[in-house]
This record gives sequence, structure tokens and C-alpha cells, in this order.
Amino acid sequence: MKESYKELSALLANTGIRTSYQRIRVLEYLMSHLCHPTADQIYCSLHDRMPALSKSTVYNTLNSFIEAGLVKVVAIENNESRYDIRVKAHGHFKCEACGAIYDFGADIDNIEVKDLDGFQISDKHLYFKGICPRCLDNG
Amino acid sequence: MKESYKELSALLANTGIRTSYQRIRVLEYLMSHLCHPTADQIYCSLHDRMPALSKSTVYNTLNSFIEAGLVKVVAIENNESRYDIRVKAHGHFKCEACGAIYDFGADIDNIEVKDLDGFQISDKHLYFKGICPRCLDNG
DNA sequence: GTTCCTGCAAAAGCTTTGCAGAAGA
DNA sequence: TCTTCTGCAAAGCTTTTGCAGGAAC
Repeated sequence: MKESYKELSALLANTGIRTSYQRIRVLEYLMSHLCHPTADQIYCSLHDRMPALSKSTVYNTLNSFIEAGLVKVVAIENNESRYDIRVKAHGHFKCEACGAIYDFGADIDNIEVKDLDGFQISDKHLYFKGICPRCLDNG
Repeated sequence: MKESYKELSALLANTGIRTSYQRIRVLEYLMSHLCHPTADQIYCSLHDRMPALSKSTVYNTLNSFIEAGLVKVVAIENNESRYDIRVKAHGHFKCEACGAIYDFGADIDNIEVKDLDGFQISDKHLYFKGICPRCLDNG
């Protein structure tokens, strides 16, 4: 998971996104943190090594990644956007005690649905909530 | 779907919520508008007949309904909470062209999942996005 | 050289909170 | 009577936007 600047730059070029130092760092962060960070977490972490980085750049960058299909938004909660660069379809579980978000395997593309004849589906999300094993043990 | 004040009041009492005129009207609105309204839509609609109604009351009321399990939040988008009083599990489809949210049938409780041994699951949501038939025709 | 991006500040939008007066039990 | 709710205003948060200087192509 340690891609070089050149590789990441090529990845961006493939999706039609111009290279910039900030974008490379955000991309790098997402690829090494698959834990669905918030924009603020990304900003705070990168800010240590890039004091000039601004939060709007983080948002702009994330939005261009989303538009390019590189990143998906995890909208499991309304007041916080979380960003996920993994491509394979999977579900998200949010622990209501500790707030952590876990991935879980689910064959989302083959869920049997009714009432959607004639709909063009572009995006599928499966969200579960509850308590994770760690919190169950500690509770 | 035209419940009386008395019936709605009893419904609230069953869930441990005190009766008030405002709460009855919000509940009534939710029961007659299964289209997943936003807090603002509820507020604007009720405000015509209740000029003194405030938005914080709508939010407070919705939050007490949620806590009581009467209402679920549809978090398909991050910047807007939508409220749904229907109990039976179903999926939500959001049209990215017109913004409408449709219900669709899906056996959410029987989706096959991996990696969740030991997790206590209390809530399941299935969200699809795309273009609805009406917008496909008009586009 | 042109176009697009960054960073700053300010603004926008949704939701929550504090408090005094009012209504419910 | 005592508790809880309402409405107003203000604040809190996350996210977006406008603009001037700067970087990418």
C-alpha cells in the first residue's frame, strides 16, 4: 500500500484529475486509511506535515475524487460525511457506542428487490447499526 | 389514514410521549406524507395553519419520535435528514435528477452477510441511487 | 500563456441549545 | 403543583463559495 508519487499521479491522470501535491497526499491518506475518515480527520492528519493546507482544499479534493468515481461517500449518519476509497461493494456497520465504522461482506449487487422496474440504479449502499463486539465486552 | 386526535394521542401515550398539539400535528403529517419529508418541509407545511410553530419544536418533536422508535431517519444524503414513519423494512431509492425518494421492496432482514459474528445489529438501511423512470423519460 | 487549483475568509445550511413563559399530567 | 414542552434567538458544525495569487499543463 506504499504507492509512489508517480504511481498515484498516474492514477489521478487516468481519471482525468490534474496532479497536485495536495491531491496526492489526500489520495495517499485514503489508500492507507481504509477506516472511512471524515474530512476533518484527513485535514488534521495532513495538516501536521502541511501547515499551509486548508480545509476547503480537502473538501474540494474529495469532491473531485467523488465526481471521478475514485471515492464513495459513506452517509451512514447525517451530520458527518465519511470517505471510502475501496471499490468492491461491501456493507458498513456503525457502532453506536464507540462510533467506529466496520466493513462487512455482503453481496449488495444481488439483493432481490421489487418495485424498481424502469429505474436506472447507479449506486447501492447497505448500512447497519448496532453495537460492536468490543463495546459489548466492555459494556 | 385520517386518525382522530384521540387515536394519535393514544399512540403517543403508548410510547411514553406526552401529548401536545404540535406533536399530534407532526405525527399526523408523517402518517399522511409517507414521502420522507425533511424537517423543513414538515415545518413549512404545518406553519401555514400554525403560524406560531417554531422549527426547533419540529426538530425536538422528531427527535423524541426517533428516540421512542416511532420514526426512522433516512440518511441517504449527508446534508438533509428525512423522516419516515413506516415500520416495515424497505429500501430507499433517491433519484439524483429530481431528488425524489422512492420506497422499494427488499428483504433487508435476510441479506446474507459475512464478518459480523458477535455484532449486535439494531438497525438496517438499504439505499440506492440513480435516475427514476420519470426523469429518464423527460431526459 | 491558459487553465485550473489553492488558501483564506466569509457565507450558507441544517441542527442543537439556553432560557423564560406556557401547557400538560 | 410539578414537570415537561414551546418558541425565540443565538450558537455550533459541516460544507460550500468568491476571489486573488500560484501552480500545472
